Amino acid sequence: MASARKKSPAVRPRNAPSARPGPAGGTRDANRKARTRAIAKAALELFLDRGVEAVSVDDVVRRARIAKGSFYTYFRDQSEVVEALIEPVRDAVRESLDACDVAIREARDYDSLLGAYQTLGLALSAAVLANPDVTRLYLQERRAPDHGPRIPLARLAAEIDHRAVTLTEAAHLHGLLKAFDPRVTAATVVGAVEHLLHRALSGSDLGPMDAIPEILLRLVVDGIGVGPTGPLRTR
Amino acid sequence: MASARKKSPAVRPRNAPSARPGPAGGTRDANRKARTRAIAKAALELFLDRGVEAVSVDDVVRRARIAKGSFYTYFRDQSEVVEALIEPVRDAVRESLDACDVAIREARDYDSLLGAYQTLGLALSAAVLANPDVTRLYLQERRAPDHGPRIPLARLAAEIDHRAVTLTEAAHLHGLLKAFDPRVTAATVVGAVEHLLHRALSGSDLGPMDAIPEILLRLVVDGIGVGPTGPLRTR
DNA sequence: AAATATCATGACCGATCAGTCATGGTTTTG
DNA sequence: CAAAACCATGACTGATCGGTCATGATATTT
Repeated sequence: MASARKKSPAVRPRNAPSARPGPAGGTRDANRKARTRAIAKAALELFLDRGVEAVSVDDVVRRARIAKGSFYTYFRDQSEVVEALIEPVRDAVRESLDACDVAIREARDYDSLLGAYQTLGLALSAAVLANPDVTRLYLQERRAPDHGPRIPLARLAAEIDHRAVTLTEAAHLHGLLKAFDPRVTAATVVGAVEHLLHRALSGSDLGPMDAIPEILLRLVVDGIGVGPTGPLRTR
Repeated sequence: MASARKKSPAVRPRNAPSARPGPAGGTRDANRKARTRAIAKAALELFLDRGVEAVSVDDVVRRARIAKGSFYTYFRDQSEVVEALIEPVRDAVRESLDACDVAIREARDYDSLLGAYQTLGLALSAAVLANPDVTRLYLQERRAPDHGPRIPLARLAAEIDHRAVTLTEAAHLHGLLKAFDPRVTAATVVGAVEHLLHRALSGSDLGPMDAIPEILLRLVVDGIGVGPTGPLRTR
């Protein structure tokens, strides 16, 4: 009940004992989709409310109003539910980052670089807004040790941290940023953006929502030195 | 064994059935302290390795090599261990923030403000360096839902977020910062600092450690507009 | 040294855990 | 419509959970 209105997460059934019957519009197929979604939805709500590690399979099936055996028809264990939940968002994020990588690698001036960042920001915003609850889950569990059912989340966090460094290094090579260590710059920006996002998605009042991107952009631009005044402006 | 060399956490026994015998130098007193420290040490290591929610009391007593009953002699439950672990750090952080609050409230020019921030930075650094593992625990569990044994950590995180806003508002009132919403500015800075710190404490290579504070200071100063050029410089 | 208070210990309890499986109902296939 | 494949169900198992408690050992007090 704590969770607000939301789309059912987009997840798919997993096993195929020997080709499933009535693939397309069949009753079976519809039921499978419905159950998978019910499990994912119940799990996501519980994860957000108590944290992944505190949720048992019994909790999930109780909330989803299905039998325990059915859970194991669709998922091997809790970690596979987590995996299924984040998959679509992770894919979208990867594509956005790949595209930004290319754009930055090709950038030769300030405008191209800023454009690449803006495009990335837009693509990531779209992915986040399409899946706010999954994003909240990621932000909540982001620093989990990689043990147990939270392994997929920890791995995604590591991937994002790493890609952020790569991205910053690329911009750095062009001499478009201040001469700070890209690893530090990247961690700073990721930390700032994610914390802001987490608070916004968790219902903290941060003032007018539409002002946030602008403020954030200004902070980053002034802070790390993307700007027409050029890199290395040492005051 | 995952955890590096470290001080035993400073924690104290809790109950006092009717005044403890031989308070000062007694054998009893020494045993009590030793056991309490053993429990806290074992728990902290496990918490960092697997996450608080994934650690059972049995895990803790097995690692601390004590009987289960002894655990309950010193702690009511897991959440009290968490509470005991973070208490000293929380107290230090509170004092530093209180002092900074006063300093900022009294600041009337740029130098006083920057000095207040520098003093705060130093005090917090000292607290962190004195308790790196507890700090890692806080950063790791910072966004936990406030259910179960992680409640003290979630509350501390909320307190820090709130105090950061208060601090920023005070500086803001003096017109010493850019005209951004203090709630956004505060969340940005907290997010950046904490993420950087988490990565540093978790063993990520961020380049020369002693360069980080300088970079961070520059990012914050340029980003949020603390500086002799004055507030509201709208480019 | 005897009496007393404190304390460590691990067996024990009922609840809950993850995961399995025999049963019976339902959909698809031929 | 009959045979076959699929699948929902919830009882069941053995392990583990948080928490308690009777027992015996140890330190303190008198």
